[in-house]
Amino acid sequence: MANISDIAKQAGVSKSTVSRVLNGHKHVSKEKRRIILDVMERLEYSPNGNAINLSRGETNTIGVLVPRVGHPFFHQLIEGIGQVCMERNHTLLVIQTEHDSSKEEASMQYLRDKRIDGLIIGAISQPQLLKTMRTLGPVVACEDHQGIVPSLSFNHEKAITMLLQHVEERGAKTVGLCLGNPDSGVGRVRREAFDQYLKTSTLRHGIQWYADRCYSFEDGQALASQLLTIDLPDAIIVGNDEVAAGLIHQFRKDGIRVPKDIAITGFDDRPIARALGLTTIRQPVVGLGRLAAKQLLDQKELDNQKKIILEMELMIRRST
Amino acid sequence: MANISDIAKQAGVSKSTVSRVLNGHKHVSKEKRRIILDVMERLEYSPNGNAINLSRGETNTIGVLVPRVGHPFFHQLIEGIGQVCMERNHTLLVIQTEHDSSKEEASMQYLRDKRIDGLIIGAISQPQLLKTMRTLGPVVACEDHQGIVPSLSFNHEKAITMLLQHVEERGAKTVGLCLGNPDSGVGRVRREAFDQYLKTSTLRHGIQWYADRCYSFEDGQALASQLLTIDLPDAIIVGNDEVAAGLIHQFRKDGIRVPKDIAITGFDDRPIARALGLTTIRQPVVGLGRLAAKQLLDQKELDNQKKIILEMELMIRRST
DNA sequence: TTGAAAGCGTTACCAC
DNA sequence: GTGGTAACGCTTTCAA
Repeated sequence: MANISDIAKQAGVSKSTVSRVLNGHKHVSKEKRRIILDVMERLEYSPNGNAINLSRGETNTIGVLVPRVGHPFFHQLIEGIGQVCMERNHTLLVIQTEHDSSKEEASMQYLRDKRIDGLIIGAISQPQLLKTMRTLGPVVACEDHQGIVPSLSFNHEKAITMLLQHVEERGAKTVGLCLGNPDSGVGRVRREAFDQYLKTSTLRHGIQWYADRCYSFEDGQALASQLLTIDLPDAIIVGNDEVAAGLIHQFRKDGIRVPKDIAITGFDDRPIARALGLTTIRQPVVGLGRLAAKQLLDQKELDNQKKIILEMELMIRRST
Repeated sequence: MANISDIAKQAGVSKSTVSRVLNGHKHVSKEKRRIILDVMERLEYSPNGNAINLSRGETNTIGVLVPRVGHPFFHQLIEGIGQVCMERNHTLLVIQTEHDSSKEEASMQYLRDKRIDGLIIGAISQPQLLKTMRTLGPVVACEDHQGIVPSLSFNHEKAITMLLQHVEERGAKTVGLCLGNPDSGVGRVRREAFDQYLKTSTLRHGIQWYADRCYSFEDGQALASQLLTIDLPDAIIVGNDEVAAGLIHQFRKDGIRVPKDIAITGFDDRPIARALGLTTIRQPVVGLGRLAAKQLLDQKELDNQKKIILEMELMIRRST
C-alpha cells in the first residue's frame, strides 16, 4: 500500500504539498495538484486513518453505550445517532454492555484511549460512572441524570400522568403497574410519577398489582396468569408494548375481556401495539438520537446542567 | 495526559521496558515492573489507541454493513456479532447504508484506510462491490454470494418449500407471494424457490397475487385492501412477520376469516407473530451473527468458496 | 533483562 | 507556493 511519501516521491514534491491537496488547502499550484492527484489515482492511494487520528488527536468517531442493540428503544436511538453521524462524516461505534456492569466501566476506555471523540449514553446502570466519564471527554445522556452530564430525555412523568388520567376517565377505580428494570433511570422516574399521581387521585393501587423486570411477550403472559390468581385491577399500566401484548394475549385466551374486565396500556407504539389495538405512548426515539448526536457534535463546551425534555404522544386505542 | 515517555522517565526506565509491561512480555524484572505499574497508576496513564493501531498496523476492530439497524434481522445480527467481539476484546463498528448505495461504496473506505481489520456484510445491494472489498481485506457475508466472498446464510429455499408444503397440506389450491426487496440476495432466492416449487406442484400462482417492497405493518394493511378488490388466493406467503400481521389485521377488520378464507404465513418469528398466532419461520439470527464474527476473526486465510448454510424452523400456528 | 533508535503515516509549524 | 522537519505515542528490532 502506497503511503504519502510514495506519492510525494513519484510526484516530485514534498509530503507537505501532498498533505495540502489531501486536505483541500489553498496555495497549491494547479499544476502540482493535478500531478499529485494523478499519482494518487495511479497508485490507488488511500490515507491511513490511524495515522491521521494520531496526528490530529481526534478520530471523528463517537460511541454510543447501550445494554442491547436488540431492544427497540436502543436500535431506534442508534438509528437516529447514525443518521447524524453520516451527515457529518463521523463514524459510530456501538458499545453493548449486555447488562454487564464491568462493560460499562470498560466503555470509558474508548474515551481514555482516544478511540472516540465523545460518548452518548443510551442507558447506564451505574450513574456514578458518569462523573469520571465526563472528565475524560464530551458525554451526553439520553436519560435524565440531574446535572452530572448534559441530558436529553422524554417526559415520562407526563406520559404516566396522561395514561393514568386516561384510564381514570374511562372509569378505572384500581390500577396496576408493570415495569422493566426498576433501577434504571426511566424505571425510577415512572415509578415516582405513578406514586405521585395516586396521591392526588382516588385511583387505588396495591402491591399485589405491581410487577417489574418484565421485558418480553412471555413475561407479559406469565404476569397475566399470575394476576388471574388474585383480583384484577380495573387497569394496568405496562412499561413496554410487547409485555402488554403478552398480557392481552393471555387474558383473551383465558376469557378475560379487554378493556371491559381490565384496561391495558403499553409504551413505545411498536407495530404490535397497532396490531392489537393497544393504547400506548409514542416516543420519537429516532429524533431523540438525532438530537443527542447533534448536541455532542455541535457543542464545543458541553453544559452539564443542560437538560432537554421531549414530549410524547398518547395513542388511544381499544385496549382502554 | 501522560504518555509512554512520561511513564518511562518517571520510572527511570526506557520506553521499551514500559511497552513490555504494557503488553505483558516476560523478561522484565519484578522490581521494575512494580515501579512502572505504580507510576502508571499515579499518573492515571492509559495508552493511546490510535498510536497502537498505527504502530501495529491493525485495529482489533471489525465493521458490519447493514441497511438499517432498526430492522429486526439486522439488529439481531449485530447483537450476535457484538457478543463475539466482546468475548474477544474486539470493537464493533456499525455502518448503516440507509439504502443509499454510495454509502456501500464508502464503507470500503474503512477497510482501505485501516480503521477496521475486517468487514461483515449484513446485506448489500451491489454485490459487484464485494470483489473489490475482498482485495482490501477479510470479508464475510451473511447472504449467499456464490463464491465471491465466504458466506453464511439461511436455507431460504427449504424454508419456502416448507411453507408451501404446509399450506398445500392444509388444502390450499392457490397461493400468493409478498416479498420485501426483490433485488436483495434473500429476495431473489425466495422468489426462485417459490417458482421452483410451483413447477412440481398443483398449487397455482398468478401475477395478481404477487407483491414486493412490503416492509411494514402498514404495507401489509394496504396490500390486504388491494387483494380484496380481486379474488383472494387460498394462502399467501409473506416475507416478514410485521407485513403479515398487517394483512391479518386488515383482513379481520374486513370480515375475512384467517385461515378459513385465506391462510397467511410470515417470516422471522417476531413477538407479533406469537401474539397473532401467525405461522412463520424462525431463524436463529443472533447465532448467525456469532458464527459470522467467529469466521472473520478465526480464519487467517478466508476461503471465498466457503459457504455455511443454517437451517430454520417452521412454527405452525393458527393463521394456517 | 534492558535500552537506543528506527519505524508506523500523517499533520502542522516555520522557513524560504 | 513549497519543502524540511518535528511532532503524535506507540511497537519492534538489534545490540549490549
